[in-house]
Amino acid sequence: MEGEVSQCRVEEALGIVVGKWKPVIILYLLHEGTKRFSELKRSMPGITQKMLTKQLRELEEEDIIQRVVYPQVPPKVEYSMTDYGRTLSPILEAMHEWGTHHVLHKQNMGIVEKQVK
Amino acid sequence: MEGEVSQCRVEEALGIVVGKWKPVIILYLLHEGTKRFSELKRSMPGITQKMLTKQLRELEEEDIIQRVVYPQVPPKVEYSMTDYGRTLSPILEAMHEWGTHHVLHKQNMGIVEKQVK
DNA sequence: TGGTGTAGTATCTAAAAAGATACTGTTAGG
DNA sequence: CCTAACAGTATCTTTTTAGATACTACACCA
Repeated sequence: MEGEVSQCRVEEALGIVVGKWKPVIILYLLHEGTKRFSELKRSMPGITQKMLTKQLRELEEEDIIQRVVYPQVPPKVEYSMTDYGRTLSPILEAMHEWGTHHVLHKQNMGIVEKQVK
Repeated sequence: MEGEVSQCRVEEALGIVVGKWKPVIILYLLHEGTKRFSELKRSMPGITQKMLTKQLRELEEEDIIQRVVYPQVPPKVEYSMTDYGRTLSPILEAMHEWGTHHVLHKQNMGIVEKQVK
């Protein structure tokens, strides 16, 4: 009742999307559809297999992505967004857009500082 | 050109909003307007002064919040959102709303699992 | 027979984020 | 003179996150 911040559900959404790789994975699957493990890995230079596996497992756990294993050798595993996962799209796109503006905003602030000095 | 994820600006927005306390601070200032340090601290039970100071400085650095010092004793320092900071509002609100649904979604998945077992 | 591609594990290490605790200076009030 | 309120700093430790590296099984191909 008295100015206390409670029941902040931002963390719920944030927890799913944060990390160096999760937003990249989600945006990639949103835009490119179904992809297999090796394709994901190739599209993210710098990520280790361990990291990729971990991120994918966590997203699967939260019902954001779907993992389909084909029982064949060499193995084939496909990943795609769930319908539920796709509901994250507006948030991700909004952040992407805001981020793009923010880069410019920081540049402008830099110029202003220099002029004032 | 070939399925590589580049120029992902989500991180820019994410970097500003992540952390255990930043979303709480931002939503509080968005909803309650100008607040002083002690009011912020009181509204966030569990945060240490060091943490609060650090988060506020980082948000100020990014031009999300404004810090006004009144030269008096005992000191008085007021924090409020900048116009620019307020542009984060739709993202935060969207995440809050999504998070609220997500809590329910997880509950439903839990029930389904139990029924299947 | 040896190498390649696939989708991973298993260990260990480094770096980043968060938390605990103690400390500062100033002034008003009792 | 002692204490509380305010808005912080300064150190130190713990926890979390990320990265490096090496390893697995199996089939196909030359």
